[in-house]
Amino acid sequence: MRNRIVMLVDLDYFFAQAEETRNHSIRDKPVVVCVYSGRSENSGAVSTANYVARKLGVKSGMPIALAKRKLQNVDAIFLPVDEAFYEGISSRIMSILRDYSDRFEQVGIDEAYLDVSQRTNGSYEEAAGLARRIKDEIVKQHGLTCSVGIGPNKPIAKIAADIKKPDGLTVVRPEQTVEFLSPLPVERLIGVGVKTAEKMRALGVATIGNLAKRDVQGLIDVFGKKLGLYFHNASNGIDEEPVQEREEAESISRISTLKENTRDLSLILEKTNQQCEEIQADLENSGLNFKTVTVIAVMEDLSIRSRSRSLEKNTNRTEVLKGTVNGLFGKFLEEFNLEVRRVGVKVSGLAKDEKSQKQLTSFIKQG
DNA sequence: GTATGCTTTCGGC
DNA sequence: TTACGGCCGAAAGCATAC
Repeated sequence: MRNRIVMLVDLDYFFAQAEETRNHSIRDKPVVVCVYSGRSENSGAVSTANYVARKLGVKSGMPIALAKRKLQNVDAIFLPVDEAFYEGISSRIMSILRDYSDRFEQVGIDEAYLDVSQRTNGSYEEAAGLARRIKDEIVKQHGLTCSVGIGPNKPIAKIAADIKKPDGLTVVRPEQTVEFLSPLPVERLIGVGVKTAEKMRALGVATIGNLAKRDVQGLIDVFGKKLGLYFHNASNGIDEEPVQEREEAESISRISTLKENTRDLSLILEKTNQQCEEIQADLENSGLNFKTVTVIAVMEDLSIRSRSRSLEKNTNRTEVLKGTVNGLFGKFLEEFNLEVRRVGVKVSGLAKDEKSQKQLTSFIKQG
């Protein structure tokens, strides 16, 4: 088979840029999009900031009060997140991207992989041209810039897109993959987290190039067959994971901040019951049921704890969800002595209602 | 022994 | 000087199954 060409399109500082498109007058100012928790005026965190704000030290996840401090002497714009607005822009851009691809895979609200092997006849030259047309069209239609990475597979396309931001376009041809990957730290590889990176560092492996030189068997001995093989291949620029539409979400969750820190179970359940009902509505809309229930608590010291329970079989019953959450949180409070700041509920092990019905029916018939 | 699944934590955006 | 979201999938680490 000829060259596979994968493109990763990443919308730049998406929420803040979306805000810029509906109010051009803020473009040259620091723009900070925030999640306000409602506790006090500035309680909450920064979701995204534009590059003007980033240059002044504002980062995603930072407390709003700290961002304000960093921007106290400048004319900065602080805005609350407007997810419905961003979702609308995202879905229109995603359908543009889908039209430009042979195969398409959206990742999150602002990123997508495009397999463009066929329509470019395996030509990186053509792929780069296609990327420019895509960038032009997104600017024309929606006034947004994006950063694009092009490579022979998903990991390389993703890493390439990170090389130049914002408004970047980075092409890594198959014959360049080794020199491209070699100097990069292992953490850039998808699947290498802090712990794995530490393990690798202990083996004297700091860069992807170091990793590529290790023998496969040694990696398999340390990381197991699956991961060992993956590290060996990916570090050598090889990855066969196809670009394909994602299935249904794997989990649905809600988390929110309490008015005050508490250890009062009934106050907690008041909040989690609301969350259960919202999750229930989502489940009904998508015809899904769940296997596992998780409760999440962010303590007063901001440490995060969770407890989960898998049910014997999938269900979509609200009473089961609320009851399980109740039980988990009751036990949880016995285990920890800190006050709780934020609470959340998550369901996972999702399955289609109809499908499980059919399976159940045929199982009963067989029996 | 490896694969798989479950629970908990981590980290990106 | 402190300050602190919401949601997701990935990773880690262990238990159990095969």
